[in-house]
Amino acid sequence: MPSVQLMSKEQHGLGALGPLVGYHLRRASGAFAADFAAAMEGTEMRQVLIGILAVVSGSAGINQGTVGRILGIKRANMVSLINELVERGLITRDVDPSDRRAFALNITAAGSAMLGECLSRIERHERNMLAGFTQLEKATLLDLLGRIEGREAPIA
Amino acid sequence: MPSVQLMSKEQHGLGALGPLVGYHLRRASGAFAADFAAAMEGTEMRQVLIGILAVVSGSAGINQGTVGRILGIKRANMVSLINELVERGLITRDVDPSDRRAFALNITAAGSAMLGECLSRIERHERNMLAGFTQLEKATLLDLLGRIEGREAPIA
DNA sequence: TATTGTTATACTCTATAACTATA
DNA sequence: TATAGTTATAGAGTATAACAATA
Repeated sequence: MPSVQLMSKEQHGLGALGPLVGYHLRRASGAFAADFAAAMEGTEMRQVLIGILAVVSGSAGINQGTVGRILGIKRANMVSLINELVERGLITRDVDPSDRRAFALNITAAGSAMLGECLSRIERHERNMLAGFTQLEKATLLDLLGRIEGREAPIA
Repeated sequence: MPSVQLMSKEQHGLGALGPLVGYHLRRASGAFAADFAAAMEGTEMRQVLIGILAVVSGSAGINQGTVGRILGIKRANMVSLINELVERGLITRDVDPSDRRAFALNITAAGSAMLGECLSRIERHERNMLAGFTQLEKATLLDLLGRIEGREAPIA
């Protein structure tokens, strides 16, 4: 007689998708993204923009390309994102004196305030999405996800 | 002296993003998606198309809208996806005699063959992405992701 | 009146290729 | 020659609103 075992529960109509980690990763990520967007309503901020703001905030004077590499954003796609943040007065972009090809990014006071507001909303959003999770479960999830992220291809 | 404890390890330059589940979910999902796309090279198949094929394969005669609801795809976006699969001869679309507004979908022999080929590639892709994961870890991940998916807003 | 599918449309994210200016 | 940033462009995913046919 089998003891308690882990069953790959066949979900409602998913067929062969049921046991696929990739599929559930996609759906869970989508669910998070939708709730995230709702939580940011009125700020005109999106996931990527907040990501950039957080990285720049943590590393004053960091280069545009470095930010992209950290966040997995391609050089070409960084341009308009940085433009957006500069135009909104949330970061500054100055020629890096030590390498005149590069830009040094810094967060402004308005940017810090915006980041603070967003992080506070994100805190609620994460509590919301992870309701019922123990601290251990959350830490386990972060660990497992971290091990998957490592497989990502390098950014061009 | 503290015993072994779970640290929210500060990753390389991520700043405030480090401890956010949503951020890591996004990155892990992206890593999976990139490897998935590479694994499907030559099949001209994408995640969504395979999802639809898998659902239709598991429920012969299912309606277009029902498939969308199961997979979290909006009605409006289903149209061109179904067109694509019909035009490629992978599924058939016939008026449902019991509800003449609806379409009954069925997988064709070519569709079954394609689905089989894709699932076999996906199996390798998942093994690849989850290398180093124990069965228990994989099952834990599926469980945790499943609990998050539940929070998703209903499809319009 | 509600639902199925459709069309049209728009925004974001992601990707590639070719360019410039510096190194 | 390699790298930082730019421009242009294209594909895919996702969203809303308005419509026709049927229930």
